[in-house]
Amino acid sequence: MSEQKQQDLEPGFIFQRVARQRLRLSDKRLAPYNLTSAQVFLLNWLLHKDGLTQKELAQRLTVGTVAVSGMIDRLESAGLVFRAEDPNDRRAKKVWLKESVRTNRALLSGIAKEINDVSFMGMSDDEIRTLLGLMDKVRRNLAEALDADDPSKWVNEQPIHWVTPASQVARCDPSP
Amino acid sequence: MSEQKQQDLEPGFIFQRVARQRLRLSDKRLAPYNLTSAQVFLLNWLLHKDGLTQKELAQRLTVGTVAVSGMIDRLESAGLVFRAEDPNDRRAKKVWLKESVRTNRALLSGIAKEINDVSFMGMSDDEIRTLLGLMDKVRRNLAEALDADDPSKWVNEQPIHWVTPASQVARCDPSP
DNA sequence: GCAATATATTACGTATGCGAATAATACGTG
DNA sequence: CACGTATTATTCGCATACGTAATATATTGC
Repeated sequence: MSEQKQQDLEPGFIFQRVARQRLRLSDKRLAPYNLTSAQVFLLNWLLHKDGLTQKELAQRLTVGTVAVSGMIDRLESAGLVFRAEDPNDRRAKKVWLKESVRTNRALLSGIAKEINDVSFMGMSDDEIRTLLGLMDKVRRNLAEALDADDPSKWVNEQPIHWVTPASQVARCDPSP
Repeated sequence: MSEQKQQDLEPGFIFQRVARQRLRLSDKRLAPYNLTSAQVFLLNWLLHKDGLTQKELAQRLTVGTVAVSGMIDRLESAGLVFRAEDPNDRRAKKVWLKESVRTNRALLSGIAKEINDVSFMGMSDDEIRTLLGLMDKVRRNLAEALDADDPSKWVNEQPIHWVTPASQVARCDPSP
């Protein structure tokens, strides 16, 4: 009887709301720097591995090449990245970070940390670990399901580890 | 040492990816019915409580009234809802479901169930309960943080319980 | 060399969301 | 009761994100 309460949780509602409110917070914090969350996601991948082609970026972001093209346009105008021809494939263009992004990396990671701190407030390290583990299982389930639906394979790789959740200290910096 | 792995999970990445891929799956399933996920979220609230004003819908969806106006426009053109003046407040308009939505409720809830089944594949009921409980904690944390930032209060209420996660049977239907 | 493929881009459309301004109505306070 | 303020919805303009289709260019397989 008292167990019923837990079942009132509606997965779709909760997942969407969490993601949305995190985006809201991010966008609010990023606005002074004229950045959007979507742009930071992309920069994030480049910090992980610079010089990806737009196609590779599209796979990692799980969006189409057209969307990436537009995003790169905006980031390039903002002076945050630049395109350069791929020497091995003259169809492709590789996208590189400009130095300013790397310089301000701590700023981005600080915002990410703030949002994680807010998200996980009042939760133990164990709970956070459990939550992220289960969420990652869900992520992999969905990736698999969409793989089956959609032949254009996503990249099943994880981006840079911006922020160590809560007080877990190990700063595992992939140092791109 | 072997514990390190768990820490590679990047919260922002996982939360966004899960929400996004669920939307992707939903939109794919809803496309034949000319519906989008965002529209179903709105219909969902109306199934929970019909005749909300647009302002009330905006609070529940945590979007602005302008966005709701547009969504209602589209839903009204599609013949799924209609506006009626609020007898108590002639500024306001209440939004009501047309019968067709209620008739096809099972269809919507079936799609939701499918997506939840995919999401939670291979997970025990306990794990699902734990996950949703922790995610709801995160949701409440974020709601609180955004409340502080933003004076336009969101509604801290949950929508209809579309689908019982996994094999948890108790069908707690709010019966709107 | 030529057909099929792959990469990026352009043009165009849709959905969503925001801010500012406007119109109509309600409310509260003197 | 009247007048200023607040609220509800709408319209307009703008930006982002994402998609399809068509195109240009380059690569690869045969």
